[in-house]
Amino acid sequence: MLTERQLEIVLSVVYEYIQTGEPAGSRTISKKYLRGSSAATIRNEMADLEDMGYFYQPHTSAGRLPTSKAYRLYVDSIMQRDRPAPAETEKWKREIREQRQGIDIMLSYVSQLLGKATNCVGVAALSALEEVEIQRVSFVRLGGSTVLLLIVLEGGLVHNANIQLPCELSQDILDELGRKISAVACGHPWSQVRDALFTYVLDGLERVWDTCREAVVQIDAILNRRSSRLFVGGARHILSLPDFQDIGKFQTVLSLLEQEQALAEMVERYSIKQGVSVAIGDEISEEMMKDCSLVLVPSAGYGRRTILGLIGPLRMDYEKSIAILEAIAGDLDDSLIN
Amino acid sequence: MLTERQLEIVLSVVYEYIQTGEPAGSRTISKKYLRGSSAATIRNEMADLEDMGYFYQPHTSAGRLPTSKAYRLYVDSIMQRDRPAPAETEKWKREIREQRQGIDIMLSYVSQLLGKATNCVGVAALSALEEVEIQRVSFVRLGGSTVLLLIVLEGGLVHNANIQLPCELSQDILDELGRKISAVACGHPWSQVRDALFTYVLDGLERVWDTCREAVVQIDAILNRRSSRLFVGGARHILSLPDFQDIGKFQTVLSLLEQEQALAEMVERYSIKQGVSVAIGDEISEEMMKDCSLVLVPSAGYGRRTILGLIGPLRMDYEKSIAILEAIAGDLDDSLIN
DNA sequence: GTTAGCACTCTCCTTAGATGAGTGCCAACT
DNA sequence: AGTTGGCACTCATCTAAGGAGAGTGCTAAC
Repeated sequence: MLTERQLEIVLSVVYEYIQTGEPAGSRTISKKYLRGSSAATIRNEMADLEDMGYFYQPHTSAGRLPTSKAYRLYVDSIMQRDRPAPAETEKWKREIREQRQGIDIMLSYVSQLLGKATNCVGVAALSALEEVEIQRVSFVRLGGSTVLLLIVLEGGLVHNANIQLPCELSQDILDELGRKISAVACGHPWSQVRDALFTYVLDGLERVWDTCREAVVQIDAILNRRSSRLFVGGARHILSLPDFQDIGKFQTVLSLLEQEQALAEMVERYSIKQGVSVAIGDEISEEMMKDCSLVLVPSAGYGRRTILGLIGPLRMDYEKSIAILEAIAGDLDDSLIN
Repeated sequence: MLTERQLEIVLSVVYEYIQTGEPAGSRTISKKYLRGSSAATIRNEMADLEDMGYFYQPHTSAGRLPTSKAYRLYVDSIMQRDRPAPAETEKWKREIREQRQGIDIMLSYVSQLLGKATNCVGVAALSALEEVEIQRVSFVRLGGSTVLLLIVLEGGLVHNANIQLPCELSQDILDELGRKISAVACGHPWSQVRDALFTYVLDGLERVWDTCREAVVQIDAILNRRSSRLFVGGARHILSLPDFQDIGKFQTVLSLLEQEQALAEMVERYSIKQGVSVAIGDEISEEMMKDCSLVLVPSAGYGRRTILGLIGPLRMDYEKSIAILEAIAGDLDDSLIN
């Protein structure tokens, strides 16, 4: 549907705009990218391409700006090519390896690193935690009928929540309860043991069956409610970009960044099983992202539940960003397996 | 050293600037605040006050802007007065009470609430955690010699970190170790039991004494390294303020907000034992805060270790902000004691 | 010590003209 | 039919100039 030349023009306009930040005119494209065709020819093609929805003009006498349809073409063409790993890969790997104090600290660090390296907002998410193996469940009495529920997942990710049980239990009974649940759940993801535990009669705890059942209900609630964890880092970097000099645009993005839940859902929705996925501007259902692109890559770390991502301007340097994202995702794999 | 009238002028200029955001001129002050004196008189006084360091002029023919010295006077005068509790207090209390899932969730919510209510950045910090009573210490084997250390503090605040022990221990021995340490530490703050545990010989664990000792060292390291926890919320709000239309200023603040450690130290440094403390612009040693004020109030919740705060522009509405901050700090006290 | 008056300064807004990048279209060329 | 050069036209951006307005500093009189 697009001729070879038209495709070249679209890619050139996107590339030129990403590089310079200025709308690209027919003359520029003719001189810098398609020496064989004159500006007038390019001009005619560009008018056609505008009709086809690849470009738009901020005003009549300006050059063309790419629409998300054009970015899509550009990104797809990039994805075909091989990307050389960035030179800093080894350095990053070393730095990440130093963050050994725990998954959360490491992912928080990674999100910041991503932000710094790409001048975008870095995101690191753990998703579908109900699919991660459970390491231990325990309960700590806080006072009254309030109990702290601790769920340790494989790799040392800790979930905790204060819950209310229908009656007061002593710490001994709570320990017993924790042991029994752990015995069943340990080594399996919650989704597998969930049903078993709901019907499981806890030997020796028949007296407090109601309360035990409530505890299981609460575990389920927590793993469903907060089945992902999200880290965002380096929002300051995109403020330097010309694209976000408009305060309103940045405010929109910042509002989204402050909604952990919405962000986590978005990340999960647009990531794919394997490899890099890119969602561009109005391809994203979140209205707030209409001036941004979202680049995501799952990393093999943490039972394949880690997703790294970038949120940046439409005209981000996709090639560089994707290369960096892939490199850091690779570093993370190694670190988390350890 | 300041005459009654000079004081009035300083306070009027600050007040006027806070309300309008425009530099205040002698005529305005004369007409709106000091009807008894003519503009010319005010003008003379203002020139003196400028020499004394209370005002400065953005340019010769503009009105006067308050320096931090003037804001200081204004804030001090406000602190004398009674502040009526905001009408929303009850509503906030109810909303906070709904966040029962844990301390972290509650404080995160409170920081966002603070931000929304005041149009500043809300901050909620837990400080000096080595002074909070320990509820339980336990260890979970993650694989190899990597162990997850879990410290539960009074009220359900969880610290966790992956640590490396010099040799591999079975989960049973780790449980034993956790039990023994808990037995000593439970009910006391770390600072009190720290020394005892360092010299304590753990009965029945003599074989692995080195490893046990290392575990204690790690607990100490964690409670020292991360002896505070910080939540920041609502940064988006200050973007609407005219004071932060200048992207550079906002970027400076955002950079600071993204440095949890530095922020936590600052909060601890400028908060006082009891009551509201206000640090204004260059009174704060952090260069990045030179265009901001920091308002802090300790709340009685969580063993008096909770500090709530606001980061906003120099010309924030101190009276309103402080009233809101105090009200929400009060709400929190009740909620955390429960 | 206080006040009115006045000259002066400096920002901000508006207007107008010049500049330049880029387009759309037409006629001529291959 | 596709391509090209030429040309009129549009529109944002830049600059300069003039006027309005706010506010000051200073002086002389009260």
